[in-house]
Order: sequence, then C-alpha cells, then structure tokens
Amino acid sequence: MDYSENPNIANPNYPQISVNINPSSSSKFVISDDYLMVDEFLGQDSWSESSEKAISTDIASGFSATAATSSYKNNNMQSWKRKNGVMKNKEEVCHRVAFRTKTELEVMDDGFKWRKYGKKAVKDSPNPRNYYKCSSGGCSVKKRVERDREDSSYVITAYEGVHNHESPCAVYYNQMSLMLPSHNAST
DNA sequence: CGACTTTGACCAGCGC
DNA sequence: GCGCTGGTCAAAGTCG
Repeated sequence: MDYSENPNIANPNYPQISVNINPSSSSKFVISDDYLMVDEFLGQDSWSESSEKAISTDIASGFSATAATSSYKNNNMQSWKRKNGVMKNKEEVCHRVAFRTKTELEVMDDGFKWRKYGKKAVKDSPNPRNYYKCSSGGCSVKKRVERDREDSSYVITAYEGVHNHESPCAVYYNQMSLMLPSHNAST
C-alpha cells in the first residue's frame, strides 16, 4: 500500500490507504478503515457495474466500506446530474463521488468544514437526505449524506466538486509535523 | 454576535 | 399541462 500521496495520513484519525482500484482506470481511490474516496472521477457513465465490482472486490478483505449501490447510482446520481446540469457529455471530467460506509455516525468527519443547507425526505426511504456545502469561502463543493434505504447501518455519502483549498485537518497536521522534527525522520 | 442548523417554500426536470 | 420528486433558498431559531 502506498501512503505517500495522502496528506491526511499524518492524522491518526484518518488511517487512509491509497490504492489503484482498477488498472484500466485512471481514477485514484483512497480507502480508510471506514470509508472510501475517489480523488477524481470521470463522467457519470463511467461508474459502471464493473467498476463498482472492482471497488468492492479490492476492499473486500478487511474493509467495511462498499461502493455506492447501483440503485443509488441510477436514481440519485442521475438526478443530481440532471438538476445541476454540470455534465455536458460523458467525456467531461466530473468530480463526483459516491460511496457507502458502515457507520453509526450521521455525518463522517472528512477533515473539511461543511455547512448544512438543506434536508429532504426521500421517496421510498425512511431516512432523510442532508445537503451540505463546504463552508470555506469560494469553495463550492457539495456533499449529500443519507442512510442506505436497504440497510440503515450504512451511510451513503456523495461529493460533487473539487475543493480549491487544503483540508483544514491536513494543514493542521502538516504544521504539527513540521513542529515535531523527530516525526519527520523517515527511518 | 457570528456561525451554524432547521424547515417550509420555491423552482426545475421528468414522466405520464 | 400537471403532479411528483429532488435540490436549493432563506428566514428564523439555536448555540458557543
């Protein structure tokens, strides 16, 4: 496993691991004990059953996170795409990520600061969906969080956009590591 | 007092 | 065109 490209690895609360899920894909996935992230994601249509299975297969051993369900992909992500009109065609780079995580927490701390701007009951789901925006000025990244309608022990999180700033958490721990020279020793 | 959450209203896309 | 649904807005309330 390669930890080198992940700034959050300095944070003991984020024991993340960088892996390439699918050799045929350029997307880089970052997996923690509790959740899975995709650094960059190509067009919505590339989120195929095969990529979903690839993710599930790669994280099957020892990780509780699984990729977004296909029902979520088809119903919700398509809706988001439609509403926001971000996608012009399937080739366009779309920084949109969805994943499912087994957790009792309502909102997972991903190191960024979010401001809640909406809550909506979802059809066919007993659990409401929450809408968040990155509270950092000038950053338009959005996040949606809802419990899995089929298994409420899972939380489905979807991100849209790319942060134009570093995670406050990463900045903090980078500074801390600079202040603690002994931790910089690579040996 | 500023930042954040809550919540009802509004708007737009889609299917019929 | 109409109703349904999801996403966003914004005013009011809450909290530190």
